[in-house]
Amino acid sequence: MKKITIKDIAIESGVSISTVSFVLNGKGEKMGISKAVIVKVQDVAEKLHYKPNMIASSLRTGKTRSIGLIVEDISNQFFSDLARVIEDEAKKLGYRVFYCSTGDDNERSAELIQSLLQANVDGFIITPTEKLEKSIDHLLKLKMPVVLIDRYFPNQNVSHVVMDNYNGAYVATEFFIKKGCKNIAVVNNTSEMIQMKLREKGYSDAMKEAGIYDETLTLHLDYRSNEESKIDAIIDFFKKKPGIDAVLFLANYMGLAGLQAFKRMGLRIPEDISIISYDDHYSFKLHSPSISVIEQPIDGIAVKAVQLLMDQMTNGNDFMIEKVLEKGKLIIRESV
Amino acid sequence: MKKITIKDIAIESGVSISTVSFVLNGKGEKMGISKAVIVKVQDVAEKLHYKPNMIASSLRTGKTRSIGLIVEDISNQFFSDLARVIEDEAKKLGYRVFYCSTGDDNERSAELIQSLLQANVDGFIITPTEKLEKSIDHLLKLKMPVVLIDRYFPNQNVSHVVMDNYNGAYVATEFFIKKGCKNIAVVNNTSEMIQMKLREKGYSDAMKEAGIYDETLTLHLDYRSNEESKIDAIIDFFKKKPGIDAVLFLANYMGLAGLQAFKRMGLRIPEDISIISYDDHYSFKLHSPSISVIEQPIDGIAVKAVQLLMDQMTNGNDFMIEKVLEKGKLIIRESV
DNA sequence: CTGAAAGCGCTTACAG
DNA sequence: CTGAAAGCGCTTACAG
Repeated sequence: MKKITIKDIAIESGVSISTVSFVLNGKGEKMGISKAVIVKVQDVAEKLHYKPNMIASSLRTGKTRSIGLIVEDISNQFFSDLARVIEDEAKKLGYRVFYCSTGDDNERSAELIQSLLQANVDGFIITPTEKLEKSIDHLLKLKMPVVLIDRYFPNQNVSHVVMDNYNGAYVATEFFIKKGCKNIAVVNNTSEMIQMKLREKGYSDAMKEAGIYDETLTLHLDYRSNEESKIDAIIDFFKKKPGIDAVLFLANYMGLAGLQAFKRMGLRIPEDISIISYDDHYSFKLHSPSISVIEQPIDGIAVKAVQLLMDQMTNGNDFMIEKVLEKGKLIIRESV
Repeated sequence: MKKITIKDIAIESGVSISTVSFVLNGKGEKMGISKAVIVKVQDVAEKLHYKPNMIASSLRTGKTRSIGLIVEDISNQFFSDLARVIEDEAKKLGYRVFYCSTGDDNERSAELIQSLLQANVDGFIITPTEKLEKSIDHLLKLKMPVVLIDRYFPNQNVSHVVMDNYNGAYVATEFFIKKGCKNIAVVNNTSEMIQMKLREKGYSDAMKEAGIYDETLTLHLDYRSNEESKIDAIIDFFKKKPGIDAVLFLANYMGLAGLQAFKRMGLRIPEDISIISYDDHYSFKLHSPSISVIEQPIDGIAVKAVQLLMDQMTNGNDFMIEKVLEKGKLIIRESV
């Protein structure tokens, strides 16, 4: 069960290994190799069950046909859905995807970039952490293809694909207001990242326009705290603010913590409190009552990100920086 | 920003590349290289920020320090948890993990094995599909290190690590009986795989011992059907059998479908029906009432599987076939 | 104690 | 139209 190499095919077909390589890479015609030889070589390759050794080819070309995908947390359904679509898209184009989670840890993120760099990935798709701007700059300096998703740095000139975070929160808040909610709270995390800031701004602008903005209705949860601490913080907050009749959660893990908090407090949804959360999740559909969400345009983001990355990888330096905004979608269920 | 190679280090340190290679691979002492040279080489490597090129080293050694992990469905929390622990364990030992999902599709599984083989992984951890026995045999013939998890083929001599499926279902059924349930149903899928058969046998043996086994209380769901069809099938079944007072779901996705079915039917848990499901899931904890489960010994399975695989990878043919059974744990919540 | 050299399996510029 | 040869960056058996 010896490994078949192009050398074996060359010997069997009675041609040189160069000819075999050209034929197998589809460059036969371009190199003016005769039809007969092309067919012969292909037949022999098939007969011997030849499988190209990607490692050897990578060593020679410096390309691995792989892309590195860095997300915040692959066990969060939003990111795992994103990863799945990206992987499918990449596979269509003959690329493999390596994925890893940052856990929102800057140091870990920088390390992951290093190790993917060392694995010789051909390009990066990254959901950056707060202080990753410098590491991204480093990639740009190396002329590495990079596309950011979900978030970006306003002052850095890199292609990115994100949802329209401002709009999603604005529309959801507006929906609460139309339904007659008066004391609408928002639960955000302590991150300084642009996507969270924009979501919060979408909320506060909608509230201000309705003339009912109250800054004490905003709760910021520490991202790094565990779920129990988040639940406790939410319970604390809502006990101090009994008048709240609606709440917008700016990410699914906060919404999930919120549901547990309300369960413990005995609050009924939507009678006592209305809920909308960012990012859909299986538990939101299953919950009684089911929870309304702002669904991310996951397919749109994934497909566009891969496309932009491919442009960079194939066109070398000759590509444009593109900044793409995909619209989210408010899905109304029973929680409002 | 040129790539640093061992050649650069050799020149800078004034020694040969062989010496550099020995030192960097920790074989300096063994090869009798002087302390002074070792230190010198290490310093230079550090100074130049040398990063070994894994591709070149793989081509030469035939090893990639990577393992292929094939699971049924990485978006199922049981498998993603398993994957995370396996990845952590492997990383500790300097191994990378490539993972992929079979979707319980035999052909796809066989393809995945082929493509991982082509990626030159050093070993496999696999949750096999029904007809994968031959592909596994093929790996064994190639002397590829293989460990199966979650399930196995009774007549095939391969190391595997699985939970004690029989015991988990037996204990859960016994628990229902002790609680006074009389008409206890079980929901399984149509798979012929050993782990599902054993779970069902655990249930039926417990029922028989209590003298209350009734074969019409068993429902088999088509694995390949989508969630809606599963929900419909469950509703159908329970409408025809109104006397059922408890149900054991033999995998989390069936339990989740069951919860949606009962929600639509207006059945109250546990007043109208008691529930226990295999495999814990976030939604089971969040659900009102929270759902009792048979938790898989995920850490135990993952750690043991990696350990067995490492034994095979390092000891060549000199390893033992090990068949390991890890006990699950019945977690009582509010649904019984 | 250390170095020169072969070779892993490919790709591709060059020669004819 | 096709082949001989260099080289990607390593590892390691061999020689001294």
